[in-house]
Parts: sequence; C-alpha cells; structure tokens
Amino acid sequence: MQYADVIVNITADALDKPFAYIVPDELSGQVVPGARVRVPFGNGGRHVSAFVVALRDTCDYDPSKMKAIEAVLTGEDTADARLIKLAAWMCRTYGGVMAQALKTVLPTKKRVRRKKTEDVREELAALPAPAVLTEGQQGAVDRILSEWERENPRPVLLRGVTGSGKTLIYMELIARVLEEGRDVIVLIPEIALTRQTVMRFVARFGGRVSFLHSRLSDGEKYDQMKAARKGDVRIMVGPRSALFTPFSHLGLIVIDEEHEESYHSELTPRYHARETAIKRAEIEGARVVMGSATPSLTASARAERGEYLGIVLPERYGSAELPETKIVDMTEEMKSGNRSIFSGTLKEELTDCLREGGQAMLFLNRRGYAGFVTCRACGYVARCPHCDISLTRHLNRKLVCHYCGYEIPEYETCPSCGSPHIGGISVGTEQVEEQLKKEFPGIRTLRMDLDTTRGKEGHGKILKEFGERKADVLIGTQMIVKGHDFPNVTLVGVLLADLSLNAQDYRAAERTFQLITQAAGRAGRGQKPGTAVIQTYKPDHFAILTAAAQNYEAFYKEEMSYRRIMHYPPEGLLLAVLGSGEDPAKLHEAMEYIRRFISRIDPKNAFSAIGPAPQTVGKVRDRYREVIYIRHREREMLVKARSLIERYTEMNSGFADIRVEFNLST
DNA sequence: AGCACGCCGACT
DNA sequence: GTCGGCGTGCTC
Repeated sequence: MQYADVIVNITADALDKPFAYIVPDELSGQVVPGARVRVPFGNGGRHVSAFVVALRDTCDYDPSKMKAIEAVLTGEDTADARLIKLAAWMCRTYGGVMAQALKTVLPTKKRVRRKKTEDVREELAALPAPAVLTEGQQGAVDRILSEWERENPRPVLLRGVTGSGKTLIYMELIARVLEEGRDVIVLIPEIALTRQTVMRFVARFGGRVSFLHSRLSDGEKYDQMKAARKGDVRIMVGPRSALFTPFSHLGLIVIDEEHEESYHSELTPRYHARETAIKRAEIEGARVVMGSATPSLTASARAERGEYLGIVLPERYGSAELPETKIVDMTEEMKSGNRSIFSGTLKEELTDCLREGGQAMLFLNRRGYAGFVTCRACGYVARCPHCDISLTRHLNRKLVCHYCGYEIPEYETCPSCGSPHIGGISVGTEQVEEQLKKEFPGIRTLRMDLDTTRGKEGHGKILKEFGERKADVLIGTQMIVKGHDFPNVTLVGVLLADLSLNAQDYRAAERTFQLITQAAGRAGRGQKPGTAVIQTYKPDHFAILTAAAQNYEAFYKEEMSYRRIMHYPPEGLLLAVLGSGEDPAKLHEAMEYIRRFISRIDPKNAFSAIGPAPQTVGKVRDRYREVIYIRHREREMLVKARSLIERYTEMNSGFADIRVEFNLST
C-alpha cells in the first residue's frame, strides 16, 4: 500500500501539518510530491484541495481511520500552481521538505490584525518633477529592451557606481512592463527600504505600488499579498520574501543591490533570492534585472560567460565626482608614536571638513572581527596554511581553522615582528565616539549600530537627524554605508579597512571590497567634492587598493584568479554540511561519520571534503555547530551527495540528536 | 478554515 | 418541552 502526506491548508495554524491519505492504485504515478489533489476532509462531507508533500510505503497513523485521495487536479495554471512549482524546485535545489518550501512560497494568514497604514502621499509635493534619463541610462534601457525582444531573454546584470542612476533605469523598465499589463516585483535589502526609496516609487507609480517590510504584522503582509493577487497592487517592493508575491501576470523581477547577503535565506529552505528569482521568472515567462555597484563575483562570472547580459554604467549621475581617496598605513602611524584610532591624515581631514561646514561619516567595519588574532605593531594575522582563511582563537588558547580544523597553540609574541602586542582586537563604535569627543571637544556625534537602532524606528530616526545636520559626525558599522544619500557629507573615514579581510570565510576579500567601495562612495554625493580616508594595516592588499580606486574590474580579475587556484565558488561549487547538537563530543563524532561516509560515496576522490571544523559561530542557543565543506565541479554530484547524506543521517540512530542542514554556494 | 458537538436562554 | 446562540475541538 502506498500512502501520501498531504498539506490541506496552511492558512490556519491548526492545519499546518501533513495529513496521511491512501493513494488508490489507479492514481499511483500521478500522485507525486508537489501535485495538487482533491481529498475528503473532516466529518461534514467536505472536500478540499491539497498539496502532496511526500510519498511513503509505511504510515504512523491508524490505516483504518485513513481516507483515500479522490483525484489529481491538473491543468489549472493559477498563480498558486506556479508558486507550488517553484516550491518543488526550491525543495530539489536547496533541500528540506516540501511543507517548509510551501510555507516559504505561499502567503500564510495568521491572526489578522489591521493597523492603520501611513499615508505618505502628502509629502510628495516636496519632490521634483520626474527626472530625464541621461544618454548612458537611455542606452542601458535600449539594450535591455532589445534583449527582451529575444526568444529567451537572459537575466540582466547592471553595474553602476552609487549615483549612476540604476533606480531610474529600473523605473523606466517597470513603466514599460506595467504598460504591457504585467506586474513587477522589486527586491531590495531590508535596510534600503527607507522613506527616500518609498517616496521615489510612490512619486512615480502612485497607488499601484505597495511595500513589504519587517514592521508589518503577518496579517498586514497577508492583506498586501491579497491585494496583489486581486490586481489592486501592480508593483511589490520589499526584501527577499517579496519574491513570492502571487501576481497573476508577473512580467519583471528587479533585484537591487544584488550582492547583498540578505538575499540568502538562513532558514530552511536556504534559498538564494537571485537564483530563485531567475527560476520564478522562467516559470512565469518574466524577466530579471539586477543591479549593483559591486556585483557578487558569482553574478559577474555568469555575465562574463554570457549567461547574463552584463551592462556597465560608467558615469556618476549629475555633477558629483568620485571622491578622492587616501590610504593610510596604520603600521606607520604606530611607528611614529600615534596610538590613537585616528590617523594624522584623518584628523586633518576632519578638521578641514568641520571648518568648511561639512559632515563626516566614520565607518568601523566590524564584520568578522570576532575571534581573530592580530599584531597591533605590524598587523600580522595568523592564517591556515591549507585553506588561506584566518585562524580563530578558541577558549582553550588554541588558534583553529574553521574550514579544516587545523590548529596551533596561541602566540605569546608576534611570529612576524616579535612584538608582544599580539591578541584579539576589540574596538567598538562606542570607543570611537568617546575618543572622538576627547580629541575634538564640542563635536556633535550620532552613533548607529545594533545597540542604538534596536528601538522602534531607531535607525530611521538617527539617519533623519543626521540628514537635518543635527550632528557633525555619524559613527557606525556596516549599516551606515548602505544607500543613504547625504549631500552634505564630504568626508568618509574607514577606520580599520582590513578588519573584514580576516573573516573566517573565503569571501572575506569580496566583502571588504564591497564595503570599502560603498563607504567611499558615500563621500561627496552632492555638489561638493568628497574625500575618503582609508586606514589599514594592509595598505598593499589588492582589495583595499582596488576599492580605493573604485576599480571593480581590477578587483574582479585578481579575486577570480584566487578563487580559481583554491577552487572556491564561482570557480567550483562548495556544499556546506552544517551539523548542530547539544553534546559537542557526540556532534563531532557524528560529523566524523559523515566525513567518512563522503569518502565512501566517492572512492575515486572526486570530492574534496574539508573538516569537520567549528562553524564561524560555534555555538548558538546552547547548540554546538560544526561544518564539513565538500568541493566539486559538478552541481549534480553535490546534489546527489546531499541526498545520500540526508538519507544516511535519517537512517542512523546516532544522528537522532543531531540536526543536519546543507548550504550550496555557487 | 469549517463543521460537529455541546450546554444554556426564550419561543411556537 | 425544543429551537438556536456561538464557545471548544477536531479534521488523516
């Protein structure tokens, strides 16, 4: 006998679980995961449609109480049916079960609580007339439109520095798609959904545009999705989850700031919005346009191979010029006796900036700094000889590689210069603010980091105050560099540019380049020319040099050759097997078993597996976390490895308390 | 969600 | 006596 697990209705909490049904012989073969079926439900003689999420030969439910599937529903090409198809693809591509994929893709109605939505329309009077496209922007629009004439238009990757007018190009394309009677999804990183963005879209498209953001309740989100389904809304702007807006005639998906990490979901299914958008567009017959000043290496590599249409917008929009950048070697500062966080150059520039009535932003790139060990005299950082990833200090006074588990005892003195000033760095935005007030008495500062933005609207409030010139200097972490336009900022200081180079991750250089490029791009966005001061212990590192020169091509070339040598994505595929458990010894043992299992699937050694090693964050909510990386050239092989490991861990009782997840980087 | 079951008030 | 209110609880 064959049984099917079926999801009846995910809009009600109580029904949000699989129900088991008998598969009649005459329907076997047609009943497959992802299929829509008709089933009897409840004792009132009801019949409902449901989604098959799994097939099985055994059942845990009493078979005498079980009902049979009545029919397989086909031929309906509704928005829901297409989204379910997408969910089935996500399941195959990213792993996990169909029920989770369905929950991700279909709008769920939880408790509906209606809040009054804010009306921004009054503020619109303040906006200028619609902008006219420059020659370069019009050229880009024309190239995209002619690509759309083709039988199978490729996804478009638009590269243009901050201020080159990517948003204007999107809007022009959106207007065309709306004229065709088709709908549009615009994905943006959550942090970029500012009042400014909202206003620009509302000014151009009025009531046809709607916004999703994290402050909306589930009920409000559901209402928006309903409005989109009905056709009351034609453009949905929002983060990753907006990708699943149930439009019935989807024509275009825009992905702004394509390189942003927030497009990669941390929850199962661990989908990537870029790949998933391209798949949804394929199912719906829609197009994809993505843009960034600093595209991900993956996207650029695909454009280079011709899988995407790559378009470069060279000029900055308006009269603003690129900022002048100055790289300051902090090792030299230390040698000349300056032990402050601020270099002489930065202090001089800040003094000039304030005297001329300008504003400054100080950016402390703290990402990935936790746990790495550096020499404050020479900037030396210990790296793994096998993986070229910086080592992490553990509580047992050992330095460990998070990729392969290589470890050495902690240093007493710097192996490079002999200085005893080797240890963990701890600089926070608070210390920067304190120090700044000491060195510049009377200076007005605002601080923006996780602590100060926790409150409701905290982050919008800080940006608003800074925009109104209520402070001279804005100090912050990466969140201040994302897409905010302050015309009066003429100086940007990057305090420790190489900090993020030491993240325990093969993408460290890519992230550093992106962050510095964007930080420097904040200076001089209005009429005044800007200056960016980049303080670093590694003034010769290519990621810092190319970012200072705003030279994407040079960075791309160099970084790609490194990825090629190391077989890191996009020059190879990397499957992370993420294990977690409460008992660290048990977890490690289980991960060792997985590692051995991998070498058994592949005796010829076409897989290269590294690890198990602790994950970057080694313990979360009392669960220890380890990872094994598997590299292979072919995606199919990694997908196969994943399903074999999945089956292996399900069948072995030793994995009962261990949770295993997968993450494929391409 | 939607339907049954169930335990209390005013009606032919 | 019974018709109907909607509060719980269950649906493979």
